[in-house]
Amino acid sequence: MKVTVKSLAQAAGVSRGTVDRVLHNRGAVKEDVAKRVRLLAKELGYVPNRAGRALAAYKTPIKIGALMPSVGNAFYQEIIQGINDAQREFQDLGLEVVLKEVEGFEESVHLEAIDYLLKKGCKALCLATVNTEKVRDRVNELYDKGIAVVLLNTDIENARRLCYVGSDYLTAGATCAGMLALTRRDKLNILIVTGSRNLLGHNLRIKGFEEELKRQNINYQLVSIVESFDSDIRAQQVTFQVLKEHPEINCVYIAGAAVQGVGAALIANGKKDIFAIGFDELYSTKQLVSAGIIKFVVCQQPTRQGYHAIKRAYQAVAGQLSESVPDFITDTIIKIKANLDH
Amino acid sequence: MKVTVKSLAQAAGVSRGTVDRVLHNRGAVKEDVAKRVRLLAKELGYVPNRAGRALAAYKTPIKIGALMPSVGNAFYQEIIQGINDAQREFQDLGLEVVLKEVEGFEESVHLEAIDYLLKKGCKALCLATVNTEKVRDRVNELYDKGIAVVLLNTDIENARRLCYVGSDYLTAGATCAGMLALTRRDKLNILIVTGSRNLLGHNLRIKGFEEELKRQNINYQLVSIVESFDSDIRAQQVTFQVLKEHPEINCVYIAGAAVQGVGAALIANGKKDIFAIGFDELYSTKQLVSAGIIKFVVCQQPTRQGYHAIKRAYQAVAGQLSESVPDFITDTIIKIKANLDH
DNA sequence: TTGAAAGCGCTAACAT
DNA sequence: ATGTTAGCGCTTTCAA
Repeated sequence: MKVTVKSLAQAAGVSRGTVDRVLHNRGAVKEDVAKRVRLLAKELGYVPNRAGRALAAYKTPIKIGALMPSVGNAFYQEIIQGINDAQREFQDLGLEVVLKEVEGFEESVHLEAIDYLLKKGCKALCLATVNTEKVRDRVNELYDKGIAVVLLNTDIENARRLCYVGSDYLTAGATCAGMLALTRRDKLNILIVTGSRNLLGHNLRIKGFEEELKRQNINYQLVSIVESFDSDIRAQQVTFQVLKEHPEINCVYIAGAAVQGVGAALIANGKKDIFAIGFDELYSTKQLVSAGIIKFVVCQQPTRQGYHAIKRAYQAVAGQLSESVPDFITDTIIKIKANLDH
Repeated sequence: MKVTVKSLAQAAGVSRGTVDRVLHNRGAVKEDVAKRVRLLAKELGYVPNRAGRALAAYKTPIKIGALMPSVGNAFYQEIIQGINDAQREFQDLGLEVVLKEVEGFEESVHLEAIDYLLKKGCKALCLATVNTEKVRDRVNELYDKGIAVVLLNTDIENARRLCYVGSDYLTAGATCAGMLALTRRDKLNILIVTGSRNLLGHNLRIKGFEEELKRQNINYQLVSIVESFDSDIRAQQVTFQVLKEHPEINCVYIAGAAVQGVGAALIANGKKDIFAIGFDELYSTKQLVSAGIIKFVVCQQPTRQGYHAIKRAYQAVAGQLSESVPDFITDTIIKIKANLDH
């Protein structure tokens, strides 16, 4: 038998309004009445009906805020694509998305953006933000206030949140190493080009990579690690320089963005037998894989990430979610020339 | 401005009841009135609201039928998992799924199952069925009757349908060849173990495989093709036999199911340097990849297939879909030891 | 052939 | 502090 607000009210001997107040902590209800309703709701297994909810709250939409450091960054456009998909799908269920795009990873900019979203009246937030102490504190604070926070694409260590939606960077790194194990028998002299040593995701990709190399007993040497700060120009310069200084390098592992810059350096360098690996299926990386400059990229389904982050946040606000929400980890997808999307 | 049945009715100068009758071809409406309403609906861009629809039709659920040849076949269980996910998600929007599980791929059994689903009152069908003439005719007939038909996991050539939801078998085959190109330099003597030469998917996997081998100028020879009929026992026997007769074989391409049987033959054979490739991430194939008997499997996200097939069918019945619905092609995912799910 | 009205589950505004 | 009511968009039934 289906449990509705009406039947719950009947069972508890109160009105529907009171049930609503109890279930959503709005308005004042005597504690013992509230307790009785809550108990009954749990016992009878009450689950709110989205259709009814959506219809009733049609003119007070569920506002969900999203923070993206997407300005001038093609990768985040893919996530935004997924956010838009979710918005379209759930709009007739009362969803409204407020998207705040910022440039870069500066802490103060991100904190300001969060404030902006809250001021806009968002009931839940999807954040692709930085792993710093102040941001973590802010997130914890929001969480304690009852605002559902979904961390998107990059997690924050030890933050209280609804869930994380994104890739498993450790596995992604390990997968690159596993592919090397499958394809190469000779000794590997590796250059790592990372985005920034301060970015959690990049570091995990390196950690997973090295762990798997060791686990599989690969004969390798780490020649150098350089930072590109996700700038293509810098990546090209620094990569070109190191390749010249170390002609023994036969493998380049690009842990961050700026794949295109590294590709340019590889082309300029001209050596044919360098095995290069990178991440993410952007226009530029697809070109490089197609041309054989990079042998494969490991991808993380950014569009699905955006879509599911919004969906989770919506479900949380709509009361569809149970106590503990598992993280949503996207697949670690190896793209070689043959299975690249066109 | 949002277009509702009410506003449409107002604009057309008729009652809401009449608009409903026109939009759903129920009851009789004078042709010129009907035409006016239809035109206006298109002009104003009317899209039915799921929430309202669900609420009103609460006791007449949208029944969607699913046909799965899943009896005794672990792979289809994954698809069913996705079907259940969709059912759970859309149940409070009025969805009800009728699942018909059958054994094997016999045409008459499948035709009977389709009849069963229709008799149950299904408004739309998701079919994982066989590519035969009679089934195609039946599907075409249903489609013309206005029943939304989603072909799931395997397409039917030249059938009229809402859309296909499943993997791109050609790309999947090509991906296996691409991985060989990446990993092997020596001459390949290949044994192909297919499920059945009558199954479209298996044939496409072989076609894509060979095309890509040629495209990449791989030095290879096709030693033999054998059929397992997706039986592990038969697969083991026939594979073991061929491997003994052809000790030069150094690559086994398993295009169908029965991966476990082939794995057993490889273990029994004992030769260490055979490079084996298969499809799909089942318990048995994961074991084989973990153990290194199979180097990788190419996967097709069966759970997503089940989920999206139901979702599409639901959306079609709920009137959310526009004229032409694109196919939903799942990713072609290479799973090596490092990115295998645990 | 068409119109009018009730009601699905929920929330917000109003009334007590 | 609690109850009552109207109405969201749609379908269905009853009435005309």
